[in-house]
Formats: sequence, C-alpha cells, structure tokens
Amino acid sequence: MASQNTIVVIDDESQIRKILSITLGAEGFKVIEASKGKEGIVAVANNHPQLVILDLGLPDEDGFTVLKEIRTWSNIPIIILSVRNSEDDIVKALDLGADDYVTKPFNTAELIARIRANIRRTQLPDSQSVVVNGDLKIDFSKRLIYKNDEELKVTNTEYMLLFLLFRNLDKVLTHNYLLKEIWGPVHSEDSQYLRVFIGQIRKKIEDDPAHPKYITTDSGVGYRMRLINN
Amino acid sequence: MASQNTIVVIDDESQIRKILSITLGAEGFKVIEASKGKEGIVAVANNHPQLVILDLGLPDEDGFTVLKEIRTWSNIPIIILSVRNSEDDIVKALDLGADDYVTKPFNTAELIARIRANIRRTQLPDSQSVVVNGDLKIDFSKRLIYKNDEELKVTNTEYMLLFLLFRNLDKVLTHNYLLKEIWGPVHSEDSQYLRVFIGQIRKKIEDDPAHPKYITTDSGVGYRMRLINN
DNA sequence: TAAATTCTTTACAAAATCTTTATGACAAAG
DNA sequence: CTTTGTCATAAAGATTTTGTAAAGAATTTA
Repeated sequence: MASQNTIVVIDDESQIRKILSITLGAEGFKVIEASKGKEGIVAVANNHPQLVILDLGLPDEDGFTVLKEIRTWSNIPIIILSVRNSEDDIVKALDLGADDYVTKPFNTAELIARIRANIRRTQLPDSQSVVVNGDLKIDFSKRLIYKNDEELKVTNTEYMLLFLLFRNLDKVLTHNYLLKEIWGPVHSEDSQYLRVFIGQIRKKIEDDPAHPKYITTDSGVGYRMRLINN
Repeated sequence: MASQNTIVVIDDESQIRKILSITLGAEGFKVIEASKGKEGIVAVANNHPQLVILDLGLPDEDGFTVLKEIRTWSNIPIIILSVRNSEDDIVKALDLGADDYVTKPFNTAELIARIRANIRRTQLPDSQSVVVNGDLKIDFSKRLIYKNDEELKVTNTEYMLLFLLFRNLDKVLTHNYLLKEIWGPVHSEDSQYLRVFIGQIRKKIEDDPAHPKYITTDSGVGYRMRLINN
C-alpha cells in the first residue's frame, strides 16, 4: 500500500528540493528527496509514495527515461517539473504516462493544488467506484459497464479502453497513450487497433454509432469520452 | 529577487536615455542607464531589474551580442529599440529571445504600455491549465478551446497554433518561430501556411474576422494574441 | 476436441485535414 | 503615380486519417 502523504521529489537543484520540502512539509506531506534519476527510482520503489514530482532536466539521465522506468511497474501519479514549455515535450511526457505538467518557475500554491488534485483523482476509483455519464455507467470494482442500467457485454480489451476513457472524462487521450497502456510500447504505432476497437465500443454504447456523442475523435490526436450532462 | 520597478536602459544616444529616464521615472520606474553594451550587461547582472530596454544600434558591440549574452543567464523581459526599416533585425532579435520591440522614433505612451504588458506577462503563472482571455478560454489539460463557454471545434494544427499564442499572451511570435514549432525547420520559410491557418482561426474566434481583436498581425514580423481585459 | 469468442490483420471508401494556388487589398518605397 | 512586398481569403486539389466490414488466427470455453 502507498505510504499516506509521502511524496518523492526528484530534482538535481537542491534549492528546488528545499523549497518543495518546506512547502509540502507545511502542507502535511512527508517529502523524500532525490537528486539523481536512479536514486529517485529507488526511492519510489522503496517508499511507495503517493505521488512523484520529477524534473525533466536531470544530469545523469533524462527525465523521460526515469518516467518510462517508473511506468513499467507503477501507476503512481507523476507530476513533471520542467523549464521547457514546448508542446512537444508536454505531449511526450503525457504520452509516457505523466499525469500533469508544471513549468518552472512555478507558483507554489498552484503546485499544491495540482498535487492534491492528482492524489484525489487516483483515489477516486476506490472511494467512488461507480462513475455515471449520460445513460452510461461504469462500476470499477465490479468491472462492469451499464447502459440504461442494463449490463453491457464487453470484452477485456474493450473494458480497458472504457476504463481509461471513463477515468479521464472530457480529456483527450492520445493514440500513443492508449496503445501503450493497452497493447504495450511495442504496438504504440498500431493505431488501426484503436480504430477497430473504438468502432466496436461505439456499436455497443452509442445510440447512433455513425454520429457518436460519447466517444469523439480528435483527428490526428486521439479519442475522448465526452462528459454528458445528466 | 528582481528589484521592483527597476529598468535598465542600454542606449548610446544620451538624448534617448534622458527621455526614457524622465518618462519612465514619472511612471514610477527607477531607471539605470548604460551607454555601452558591456556596461549594460554589468548593470543588468548587478541590479536585477524587472525589464531591459536595449537599443540594437550600439557602437562598441552589437546589440544582438548583448541580447545573446544576457539570455545565457537570464529570462528577464527585453524590449528592443530599433530604427524603422530594419524588420530583419527585429525578427532576428525576437528569434534570439527578445520579448518585444519598439521602433524609433517611438511613441512614449506605447512604449510604456509595452513595458507594462511585458512585466505583467512574466508575472503570470505559466503553469495554469486554464487560461482565460476575453471571451476565449483554453484548457491545456483537456486540449479544448472555448468561446463564451462553448466548445470550439479546432483541428490539431489550429490547436497547436492557439496553444503557442495563448502561452505567450501579448507577445509577438515570429513567423519563423511558429513555423518551426508547428511544421518543423524544413518549412520555416513557408509563411503562407501561417496566413491560411491564422485566417481559419480568426474565422472561429473573432467576432469580426476582418478586424481581429484577438490575433493581430505585426507586418513583416509575426502574430500576437492580445490580452483582452476580462 | 469442437465450438464460441476474441483478437489481429487487411482492404477500401468516406471524411477530415492540409497544401497549394490564385486573386485582390493595402501600405510602403521609389 | 507606379512598383514592390506583405497580407487576407477563397477554393481546388492532394494527402492523411478515420470508420467499417470481413476474413483468418489465436484463445477461451464447454
């Protein structure tokens, strides 16, 4: 189980670590500092923190590498810290499984808000195991999907897709992200899988599969589950 | 920490320095004057001003060199002063990291407005996931654009352009910069792409696309998203 | 083992998007 | 006043991306 209120900060700048230690400490978090990528990975593995703050500009290895490494064995929320602000990096980090992105110099109050939001989100499925959207419903604990309170028969892969989409209502999930999450990094280019499965799901959940209102397409980017006003 | 309300003016013409000293002094700024490039660099390093005004036509060393030098260790906003008819220089300076430009002879009121805009921009938290401007709104995490709280349908390329413009409110982004960021270095000369896409975006976001208030044109230089008072 | 289910792969039409071209307006320069 | 260069805009054409069906392979179930 994750250690309550523990955060691992991976950043080579001691000043940043200090600021975060003090600020987050005052907010009731226990902060574990790491100045190097490998050190950080070990710290995450040993301490099972609730969240990780990771700087992209590490000296020994690229922040992306650390991110990838952690994501091979953990779904812990990771907030990226970086001076870079090009969209490519943001998309790349998000594709690799980062949960959020904050650029330096950052506003402390906002970073704390982001931390809380990310912790809250990952705890959602436990405390609130049912999410309702329009006439659809997903029960995470039972692993079931309903439409108009009737159980839908979905395959394992279809469920995984729906799971990810329901967990990120209104947010676009990139092809890359979905493919990596479900089929693994090897198939991160095989977007035809997605087309086929999204098509299958639409047949089951949409009233008019040719004009979907739940799962919409962002051409060239990905898919998103629309939040429908209930 | 940056000294509140301090501006360093680097210009070899004593008359210009005098005018700026008086005008900006009356606006509540403390002005530090430098007549030569090196002197200016030292002044910036020692005084940590809030903003720098730099003349491109310096005698001892080229204004570009000063700009490059300062940019190696500081992100302080730098406004370029330049004689008219030297658009090439302006573009070059902006691509080297200058924040804005004003052509001589300049309108004092406009210069002051530019100074305030640039100071304000650097104080905006750049890690917000939602930015509001007039009746427009962008949600970076969801990757959505709204006008009057209604979602706008934008293509991937249109979104990338809006992303960059929203991240740099009130700052002119050069053709070159935008083309490189979105189409890659190969197309850095194809400014007709920009014209077409800016036109498309204006149709969607402007009340009167022929007289845009959001995305304005800096002829020969680039485009900028104006900050609208909310 | 046979049947049923699910997944993978392919192919092609449809839709969406991007690129290219052409034209005219406008402002600045000569 | 003419020339030149930049910009706005529409629209045609090219390209890319997506939706969909369907066949074969693999896996699961009975």
